[in-house]
Amino acid sequence: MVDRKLLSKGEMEVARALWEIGPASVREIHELVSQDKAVDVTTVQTYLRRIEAKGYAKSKLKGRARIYEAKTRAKTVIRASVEDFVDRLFGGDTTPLLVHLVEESASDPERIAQLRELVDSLEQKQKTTKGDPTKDDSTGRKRRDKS
Amino acid sequence: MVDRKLLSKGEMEVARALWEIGPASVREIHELVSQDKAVDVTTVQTYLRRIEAKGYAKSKLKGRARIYEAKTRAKTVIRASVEDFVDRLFGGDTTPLLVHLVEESASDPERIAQLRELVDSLEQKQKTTKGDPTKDDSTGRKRRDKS
DNA sequence: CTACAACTGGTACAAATGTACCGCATTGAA
DNA sequence: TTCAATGCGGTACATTTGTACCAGTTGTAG
Repeated sequence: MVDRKLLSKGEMEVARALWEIGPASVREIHELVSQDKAVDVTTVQTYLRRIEAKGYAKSKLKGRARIYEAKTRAKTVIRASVEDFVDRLFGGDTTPLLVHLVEESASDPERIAQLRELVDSLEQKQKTTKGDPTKDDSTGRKRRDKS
Repeated sequence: MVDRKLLSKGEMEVARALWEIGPASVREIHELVSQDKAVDVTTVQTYLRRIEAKGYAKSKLKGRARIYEAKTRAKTVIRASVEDFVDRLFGGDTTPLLVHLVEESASDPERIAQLRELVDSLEQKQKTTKGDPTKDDSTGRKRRDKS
């Protein structure tokens, strides 16, 4: 199931917490999420159920508490989300987003430096390595197609 | 109303078409959108109505046809969307997204070059100009707050 | 003058989302 | 043993979103 349904915004926030703390109970996850925004614990529970239903997490009862655990790496989910986002907003071309982000940090010298560093290391890697080391399914992103 | 409700995914696609062709009738916009995905003209109409309701477009009857026109620049909407997206996915820090995007293009030399160019020009601008010329409300992005 | 084609505005409606209450079981404490 | 706290599963429900049908109006070709 590579193509499961994407996580919604709210689900995503809970998923982030899940990735952050690793296997945890609803309560623990709720505590983490709560640091950012007030939300009922049962709401978090619902999100966790939906996240699991969508196949991004699994859970098992450990004693009386149900422990949730991410099933998909953040990276993978993020890639899919970004791709979807870019599709909607820029018709699939990531360039505008990249440019946008870079421009946003235009006024922050530190950021620019950081960026330069990133690009540098990329060029480096490009020179030394052939196949990119991120393995996984790095499709070069082609074009929309999921109706 | 700086803080109007964000556009949904579907609305966004229609909005993009609207920005692209400028003031146009439902039919024209529909034609453009249709190039990318099959959707009924009335669906597009509904989206346009909702986009207008959310304050991102205005329309006026011109003869028997209603002409829709964007009221907000793409840039502004994009900024808000990206911000929201980054909030959800990375807790407000754009760095991970930037890194992600850059890494995604790691295997594409052209892209890297392009990126380098971008960074270069940025450094340049940074050296010469003081206040960034994008004016508008370039908030440094603080934190969520729209419940 | 008439039939059609082009448009509009109203309305519909299922699915997804955001958010949460409630009752029941378990368990530690009194 | 009884009670309160804790956690779960079920269920609810208003909105938002995606998608579209339909009926009414009007310009236009005959």
